Amino acid sequence: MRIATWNVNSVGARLPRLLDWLQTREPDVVALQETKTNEAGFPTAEVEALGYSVMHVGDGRWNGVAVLSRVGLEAVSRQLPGMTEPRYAVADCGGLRTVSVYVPNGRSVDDPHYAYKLDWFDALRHTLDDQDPAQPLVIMGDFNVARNDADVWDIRSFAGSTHVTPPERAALESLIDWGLVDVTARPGKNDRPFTYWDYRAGMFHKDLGMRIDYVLASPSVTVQDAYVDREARKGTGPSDHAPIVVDLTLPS
DNA sequence: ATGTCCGTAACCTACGGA
Repeated sequence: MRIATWNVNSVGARLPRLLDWLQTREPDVVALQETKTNEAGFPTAEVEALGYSVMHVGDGRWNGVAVLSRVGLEAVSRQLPGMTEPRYAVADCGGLRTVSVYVPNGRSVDDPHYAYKLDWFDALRHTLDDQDPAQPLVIMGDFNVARNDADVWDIRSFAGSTHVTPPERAALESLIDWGLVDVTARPGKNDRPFTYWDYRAGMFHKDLGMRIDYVLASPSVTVQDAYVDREARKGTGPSDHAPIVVDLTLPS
């Protein structure tokens, strides 16, 4: 099974590239984030025409997540308990419980949105309280946290910034500590498996990026291969995030 | 290293958010 996660930064603006990418990469299950549209605005017909079932939640503004699957899709949850924003969608896809998450950005450490981000993480962690560790599960998406100093281009540039603070990292770590594996992408042309580069200042071309998107997999998922699809960040009209593509096998 | 891009609301440009 091939799975992928991608923050598309508007599924409307990204539609031609998304459809091309689905056809060339042929993932079985896809988690999308930051669709920036509502139910009516999601390009369901275009995606279904490529053989995918679609689950999407969004209110049309700065959030929205989806799960696409061509190996069956049964919706499990559309809302993270206690949180109203559409940043969480869960579906069972061909034996794999698939969670698409778009963790709040946090904005700045003195902003209420930062506390909201930590609360959101806490709520996400609590969903694992009832989770069977033996069930094949992936939680993937934009976590808006760089797990280690090496996951940003220069940690000195992040003094006082969100995405690298100990509380944020502890929140991400608590998910992993439950028993999930941080699926590591193989090195590409560059050693650092960044998934996000700011649009500004030629950051992508200088490879000044951040690893803030993750695939977290439960132990019964066997990973065959994983890579950051940098090609999707190149050319005309890319998202500011690149997808992570993972080939895996599930227990029979 | 705040230099771009996105959607919105309202217009032919400014703004919030990332």
